[in-house]
Amino acid sequence: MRATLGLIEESGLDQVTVRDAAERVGVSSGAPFRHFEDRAALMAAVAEEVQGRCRAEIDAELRRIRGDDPVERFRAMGVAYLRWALRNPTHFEITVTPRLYEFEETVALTRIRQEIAAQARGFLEEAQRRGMLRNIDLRVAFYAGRALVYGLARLAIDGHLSRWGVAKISLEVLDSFMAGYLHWKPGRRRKRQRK
Amino acid sequence: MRATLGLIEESGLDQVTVRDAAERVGVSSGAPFRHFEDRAALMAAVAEEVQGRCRAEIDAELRRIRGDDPVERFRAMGVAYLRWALRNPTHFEITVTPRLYEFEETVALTRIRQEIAAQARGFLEEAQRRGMLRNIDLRVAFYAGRALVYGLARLAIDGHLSRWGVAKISLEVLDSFMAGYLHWKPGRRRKRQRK
DNA sequence: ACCTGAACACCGTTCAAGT
DNA sequence: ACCTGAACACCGTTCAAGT
Repeated sequence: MRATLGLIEESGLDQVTVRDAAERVGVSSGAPFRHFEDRAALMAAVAEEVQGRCRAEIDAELRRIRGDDPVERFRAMGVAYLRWALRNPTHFEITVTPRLYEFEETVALTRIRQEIAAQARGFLEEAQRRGMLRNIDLRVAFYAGRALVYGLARLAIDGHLSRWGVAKISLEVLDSFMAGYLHWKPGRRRKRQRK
Repeated sequence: MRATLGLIEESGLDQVTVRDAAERVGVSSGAPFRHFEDRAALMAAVAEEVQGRCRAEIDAELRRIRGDDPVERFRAMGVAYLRWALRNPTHFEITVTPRLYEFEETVALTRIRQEIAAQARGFLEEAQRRGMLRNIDLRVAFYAGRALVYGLARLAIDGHLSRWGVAKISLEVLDSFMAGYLHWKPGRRRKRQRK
């Protein structure tokens, strides 16, 4: 798995070969199939590992937030997810690309992903309960946010944007969405002076 | 090309094989390479054809609009693009997936795509000139709309949504974005208020 | 318990030879 | 001008045989 992940990072998802991974570990071409049913299973295992890291980065970002503004937390999840995806394009790709393995068969991976989605949605629901959102269909709003972040990551990773400044403008777009669509105003608490 | 496109529609992008396509045309496995430099070139050619159809659907949708509301036109482009992508997932996929061929080398394809983007952006600019938009950074707003539509299509096509009702809710999200983010009101055709 | 290494089916791709 | 069909390199995958 480590070898596979290394190869993916170095050469991209499309170039990686079970044989190469085996060779990197110094083992024969058939050996991996004693540990993984097939190539898809290997990919799924790597994807799960990597999705776990994504989860960890989101958690880290959430931990940095003081106060209890659920919309701020919602935003933080988007920021962390987006940053993670842009910094680790191949990692993002392996977790979301269906051709590599069957989503339905990777229970753990799917669970992590659903937890992340549920958590983000939970923040939005809490915000609504507290009357912090404009009058809005929550299902639609959540979907919009999700599509926006996913689209930003995908546009960059699919190579539809000039490589420079993508991260910066992506975060700008996210904040523009937070302000313009959700009507969220950042509290003064999170302003930290920096020099 | 026709055979390739047929196979893609039937079995998906990942299953299609130059050999299969050749067989379908009743020709030997090496024959296609007399017409296309390699598999990538064949894919690029199919992608170009398909991107042209997308363009045509957008044009058709634009033609149905009366009046001259540029924001309505902007929306129509999004609607047409989204509908096209959701109805022809494999077509969408082949036009946007970088692993299949080099974007840089498919000049015609890239041009169509850029024209579409430029046209959409043009509508937004016109709207801004006419004072139909709230105070907004156009670059960011356009990027947001693009990411949203792309994200909606991608989420569905990558299989991250339950298959049912995807089209409906996607269009809801788009309209929610038009109203909630751009502050666009569908309004009557011959409205002209401007204060 | 784990690996080897030959084998198989399948691909993309090439190319001398055919029509 | 276009195609054939054998060949090559490369894959994923299997499996009898080894340690």
